[in-house]
Amino acid sequence: MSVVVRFPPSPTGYLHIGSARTALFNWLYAKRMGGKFLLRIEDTDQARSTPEAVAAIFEGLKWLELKWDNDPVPFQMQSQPRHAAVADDLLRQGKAYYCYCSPEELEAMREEQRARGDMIRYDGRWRDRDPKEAPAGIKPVIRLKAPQTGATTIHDQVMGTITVQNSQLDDMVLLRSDGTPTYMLSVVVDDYDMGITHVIRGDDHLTNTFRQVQILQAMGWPVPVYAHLPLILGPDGQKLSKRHGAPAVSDYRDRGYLPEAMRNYLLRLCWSHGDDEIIPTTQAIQWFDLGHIGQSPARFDFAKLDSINAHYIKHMDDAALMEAVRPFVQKHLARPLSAAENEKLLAAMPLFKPRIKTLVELAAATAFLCQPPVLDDDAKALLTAEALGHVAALSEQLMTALVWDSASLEGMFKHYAAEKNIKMPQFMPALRALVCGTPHAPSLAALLTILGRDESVKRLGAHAL
RNA sequence: GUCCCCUUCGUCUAGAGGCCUAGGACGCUACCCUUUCACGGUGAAAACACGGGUUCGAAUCCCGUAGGGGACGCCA
Repeated sequence: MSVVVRFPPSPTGYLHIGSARTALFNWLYAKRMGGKFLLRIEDTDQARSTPEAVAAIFEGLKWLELKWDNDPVPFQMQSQPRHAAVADDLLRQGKAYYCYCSPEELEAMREEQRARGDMIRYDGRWRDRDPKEAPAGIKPVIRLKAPQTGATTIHDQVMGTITVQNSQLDDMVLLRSDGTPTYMLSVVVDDYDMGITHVIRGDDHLTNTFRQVQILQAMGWPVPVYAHLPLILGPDGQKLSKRHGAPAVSDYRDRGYLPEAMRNYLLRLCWSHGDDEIIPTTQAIQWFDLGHIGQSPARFDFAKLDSINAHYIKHMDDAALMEAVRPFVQKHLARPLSAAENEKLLAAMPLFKPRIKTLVELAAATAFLCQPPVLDDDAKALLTAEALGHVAALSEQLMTALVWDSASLEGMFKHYAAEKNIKMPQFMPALRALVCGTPHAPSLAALLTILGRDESVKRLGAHAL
């Protein structure tokens, strides 16, 4: 049997990073097994669903390069009639019933249960009652006539075999009084209709699973394989939220993380392959399995994400990296890049890519190649009278240098130091400060080569008085 | 409150009864390299939540305690 998995987000906001991890695991499993990865928009909560949120889901998945295999993507609202038909079917079979409780009546019931310290659950008061006794003016809901004795067991691929006594579960609502299906009904029906074989989702759905299995059993449908992933927590161990700064997938894109690095980091949260840390996606597809998913929640660690991102940037092809960083540079400069600037930056990629962690940092670190540097305080502090004297002397030499390449310039600096019988640190930091605007930069000779003679001399001359 | 799940260095994790003097990675830290900052290299510190069992032997199996998380909606 071929594997079919799905990712069913509800469009009520941004695409959460935890959801993205769930999407990734589903996608990897489909790839690994040669199966299908289906997307479905769960928009049955019409009050909270928005087109913007739908767009954010598509965008987020595209950015992460997780392609879904079904286009057009189904929206759950479209199959509402089908869901209602299933509820009716259960009603006819005597496996479901009308409940005429008003919301107020239910609230009163729960309040009483709370007061007594009982379990909070629907007590089945309409389960065996004659619908003829229905009060006027109340539109009923349809509830599942769930088994009251025995137990329901699931064999979760991550959490193991779990059993819950049916007495713990109540008769859940299948169809609301306005005729729309609840989440419990619609997931089960849609998963069945789409031929889903494996349900891989967040741990927060674990207890829902027992209810869903009861619906499946009532309909006589096969139970899919379940795998519940532990949640991703914030750095403080609490639920990951806006408080932690970056709950949305788009936040990571904007902060200059690479999609491949995100996939690698997210993969290593709750999943492992021995001691391997750097796992490119092509490799992950060959290794991924349900058996090595951990059972405990993981905290999000930005420092580790940074280090993985740095690794992928360092090993990225220069041209591809230039493409990736261009929007960030343009944003930093607040203007488009000229062809000449593009060339300069491309040439600078090998110099900068081992030293930064994100595309945002890369853009900031290379901006001085495209505009005159503004000297920061650390840079200014290096401009002592003595150092500036050397700068003036070197400026002269640079103007008349016969060859303008990295090795020659390097030689010139060394020769100058030897000639004057001084150390490189006595003048190099000042040169660097004037050219780059900061004391921290790659090899100066290489930078001057990229910058060109005119611009280099101009920057030195402007201050070397 | 009830039910369910979880618990190895600060963090992510390896670990399927003897290979564990508990390994790796990030972070932290010391040193080396060095024209600065990085990169890189070599080291250091750092964990089996606690208490009982089972066993010749337990991080690994069982029970309890504590802590954390999740679920208890006509939300998904």
